[in-house]
Amino acid sequence: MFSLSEENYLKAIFHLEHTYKEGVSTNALAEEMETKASSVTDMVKKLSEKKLVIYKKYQGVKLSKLGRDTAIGIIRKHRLWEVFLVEKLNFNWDEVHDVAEQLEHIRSEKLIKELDKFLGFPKRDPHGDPIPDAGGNFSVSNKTLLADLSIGEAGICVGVKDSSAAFLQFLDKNNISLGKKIKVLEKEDFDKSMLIDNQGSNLRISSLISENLYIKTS
Amino acid sequence: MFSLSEENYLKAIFHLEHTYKEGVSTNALAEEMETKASSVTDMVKKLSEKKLVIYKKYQGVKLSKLGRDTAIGIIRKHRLWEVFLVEKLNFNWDEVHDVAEQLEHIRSEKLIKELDKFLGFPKRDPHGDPIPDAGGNFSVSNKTLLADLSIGEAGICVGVKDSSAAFLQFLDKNNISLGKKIKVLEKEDFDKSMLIDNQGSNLRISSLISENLYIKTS
DNA sequence: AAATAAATTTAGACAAGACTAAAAAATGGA
DNA sequence: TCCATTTTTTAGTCTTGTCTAAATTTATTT
Repeated sequence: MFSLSEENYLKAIFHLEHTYKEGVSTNALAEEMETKASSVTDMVKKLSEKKLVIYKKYQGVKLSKLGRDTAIGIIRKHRLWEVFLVEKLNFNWDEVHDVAEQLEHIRSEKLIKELDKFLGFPKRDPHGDPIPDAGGNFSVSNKTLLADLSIGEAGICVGVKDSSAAFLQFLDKNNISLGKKIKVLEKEDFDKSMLIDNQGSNLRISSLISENLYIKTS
Repeated sequence: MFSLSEENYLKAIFHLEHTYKEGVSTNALAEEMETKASSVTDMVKKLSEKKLVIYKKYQGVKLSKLGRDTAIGIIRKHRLWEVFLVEKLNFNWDEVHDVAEQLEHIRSEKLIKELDKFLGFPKRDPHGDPIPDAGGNFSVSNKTLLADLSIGEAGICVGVKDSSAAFLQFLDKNNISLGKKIKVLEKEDFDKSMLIDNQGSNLRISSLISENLYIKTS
């Protein structure tokens, strides 16, 4: 249907639309894709001709219905494969990204339908991100950043914003993982660090950590 | 490491080397790759520069050690994925080829090592073809074509030579599958057809069938 | 409202991998 | 052996996706 490159651009635009709601800028997309702005312009023109994006010169780019549906399909595949790698093939959550990045482009309706069934129709990937269902619907959940909790508040760790291997390994090292309960003991105004209770042990974490960890408080 | 195209050429050369032991001709490779002879010449030059094949103009092409090892690695991945699709994802043996053709190019040592383990280190794919182990060794087995059996001989069906969907579906329709016992009842010299006993029921098959079904007689 | 700076697009080039048409080498029959 | 046919290679072109450098548009500053 669409080329590997086109699919990767659609996915990148989808992710950037959360930040750039008025339209994703060429430079932002270039940075995300690790390429040059001129290359982005070329590709965006092509995506526009294929009705995958809405594009007007100098105005940034937005996904069309078709583009969004395609992007969601790729994200669905990516996240299902991540579950497979962790649940079935003993991958750690910091090892799955690059492989899933390849697997997400495999074209087969039946494959993804059966994989979903094989995995028991999972709702979230190993990083806590929601997996769109076959119709493209995400399960939404009320999650907040750990950084936004007040002193004394507690909640369950449900996801990560940054899913880089470095961050995930840091979490592993400090025994923080999805499903665990965290309570805010102190907050330091000066550097935004906080002291938390994680499974009974106290841990001081920087704002870089608290701003990348999602908590469900309800 | 190598491009998708390069990997596909290596695989094609590997398969053709069984027939063209003195060197795979440009035209044979073009037909296998469904491309033009001139494109083959271009690619073969590139593979030669990368030390993947031995090539002398007008002399055909052979795999080098590196080329053969690479090809075997791809075949290993292809066949392991086929087992996965059939054993875990409810694919029929006539549905796996195109998907495995895509999956075989996924790059990840860990993925294939863990997949192999997950599947219980299978020795054969769903068509009866041997799966090379991590060291690239095939398990060899003494199999003969059904066409070469004499009247009265019997054996176990262990593989197919032609693994096209059409042939596999024909076998399904006639209740022939790997592991089943077949006995030759009659052979017709004129058209090389034969009458066989398959699981108690008699079946007349053309030479096109008997020459594409492998039997173990030992 | 200029003038400068930043962002974006255009123009032209390149590599990979394919194609067509034409040239060159190998093969096989008389 | 020589000619005709087949096979293979070469030459030149095309598409995709990228790049650099230059031009253009938008944004910012004074």
